[in-house]
Order: sequence, then structure tokens, then C-alpha cells
Amino acid sequence: MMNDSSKNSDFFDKVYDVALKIPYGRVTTYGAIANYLGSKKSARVVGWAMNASHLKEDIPAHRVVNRIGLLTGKKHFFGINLMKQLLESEGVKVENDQVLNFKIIFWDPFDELQ
DNA sequence: CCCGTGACGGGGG
DNA sequence: CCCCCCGCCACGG
Repeated sequence: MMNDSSKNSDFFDKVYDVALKIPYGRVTTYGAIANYLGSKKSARVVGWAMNASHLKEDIPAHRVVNRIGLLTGKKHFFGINLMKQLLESEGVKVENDQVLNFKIIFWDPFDELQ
């Protein structure tokens, strides 16, 4: 299972695996995913993985925001408003790029999964 | 191989 | 509260 052919793609797949578990109507952060995967300081790489997630399907990248609930990745969606649209379509209120009630709907894989 | 860049986050001033 | 710098790591030029 650990051939040298499996390198960073492993980490990317793990990121996608966690992202797929984010419940509908909830959000998590790049750092929280990185922390859950054992490398808290690799939050940027999680962002990189999200950037590449458009190649995959059904990866709810819109449910991943930054540590304070800001939609920092919205520019990478097709429409500048798509990320917000997707979130609001599942009941997540967004105002001025900020997820409202962020601490309430924040889903931390470190707590909820294990 | 070095360097700039980035969907991050924490710490310091 | 704001701004800046640093550590992290993958990638492209």
C-alpha cells in the first residue's frame, strides 16, 4: 500500500475523503482538515488540494472556509458568487463573505470523526 | 536547483 | 483591530 508511486496524492485523497464527510449545511476549515490529517501546519496544502478538486466530482469545496469563517476561496469558483450560492442553497447564511453563526455550524473532523 | 506564489494560520508589534 | 512576518509545503517558471 505504500509504494513510492503514492506520494502527495495520498494526502490529497485524504483531504477529499474528509471533505466528503462534511455534513450538508455545515462548514469546516483548511486548518481543521490539516490538523485532523496529522499536519496542522499544512493548511495551505489543503487549499491546494481544494484547488485541484475541480478535477474530481462531488467534492464540496464550498464547505471549506478559512479559520474565521471567511470565504477566502470564492475566487476559485466559476462564478465569483458560486461559493456563496452553494452555501446558501443549503441554509448557510453568508454576509460580506463571512459565514454567519460560524462557530455554531463549524464541523471539526477532529472532534466529530476520531 | 532556486525562487516566487498561494483557497492558511499563529504570533508579535 | 490592523498590519506584517514567518513557518509550511506543493508547484510552475
